Amino acid sequence: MNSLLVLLGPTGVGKTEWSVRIARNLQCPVISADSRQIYTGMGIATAAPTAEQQKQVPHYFVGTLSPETYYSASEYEADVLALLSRLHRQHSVVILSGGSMMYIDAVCKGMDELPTVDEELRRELQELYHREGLDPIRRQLKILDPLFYDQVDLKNPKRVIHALEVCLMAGKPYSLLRTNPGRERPFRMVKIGFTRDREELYDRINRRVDAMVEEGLVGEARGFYPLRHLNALNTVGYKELFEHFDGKCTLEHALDKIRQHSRNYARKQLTWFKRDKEIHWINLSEQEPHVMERVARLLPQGFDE
RNA sequence: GGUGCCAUAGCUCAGUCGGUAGAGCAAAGGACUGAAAAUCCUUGUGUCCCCGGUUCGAUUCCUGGUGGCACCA
Repeated sequence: MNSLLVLLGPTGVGKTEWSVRIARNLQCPVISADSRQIYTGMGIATAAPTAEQQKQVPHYFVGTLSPETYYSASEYEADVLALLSRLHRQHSVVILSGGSMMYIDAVCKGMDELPTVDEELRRELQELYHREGLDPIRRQLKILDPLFYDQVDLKNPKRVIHALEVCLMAGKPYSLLRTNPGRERPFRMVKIGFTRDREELYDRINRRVDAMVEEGLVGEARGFYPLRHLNALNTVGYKELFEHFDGKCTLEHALDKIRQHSRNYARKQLTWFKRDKEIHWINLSEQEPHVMERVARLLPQGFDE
């Protein structure tokens, strides 16, 4: 049976570097599981695999999508599964590497089939929300889907609004569509999580921001400034610099915020990954993490060939 | 050198008419199924600068010290 080797971990831990090394060892391609590296022109802020790295190993879903295109975890799931069925004909092992929690789960566990929300409805509800707040939306949801109303975080606008959107699009309660599929996949999955001691991880994140600035982060952000309203640009590394361009803070303050928000993001990723009991963790802060040996033990078939 | 003001959570500060204290930010923990680098929730014990005095009791009042700021020389 074919395998998917999932390499995950918090931002700044060293996933990209290790996935390239492992991919070269296994002679296999890498699929990026990163909701921002997927967009064109965002290479510096997202620390995407470099041209050099991509020359060594074929990468997918890096810099291939216009920031103006609507995209979602569910579309990612479908796109990756289609790609995988092709790649697995040539490669018994394919690597999925990234830190976007929901994108990884979409591929590994699957998402429920929900209707696509049309733009007009989304706009209408946004307007209602901005005009009258969340209350009228909560009230409608309570009527259309009392079950989900009792479960949802009623203070979280995105959740509440989306639930109502789905109810209205589907013509039935959102909760009926949430069957939590846990889909069977036609390949074996092995998950390896990279981590580091907290202090070291944060230190790497802080220093990486300086490296990004040297590579031209500010210019990259400047180029996206006219598009700052797009969801794709609601990204750590840009949104803070947009504030600076708006004249709301100094450059140094913006860079401090980028460091801070990157650290917060890393912590959030660790929180999410913590509850996934399938992950085999490797702490790269250890003297001898024995990465290749451990990969080989978890995935014997990859090294047989 | 003199005078005045200040010293409380990692930071900025509030407060206790004397009964050992609380906001914002930071930080930590958590949630998460079609926007997810998004969005949202929870969590505040700290020699209240140090020595002494008054008091049943001092972070609070008083003497002295130390440090900072301002003004005057």
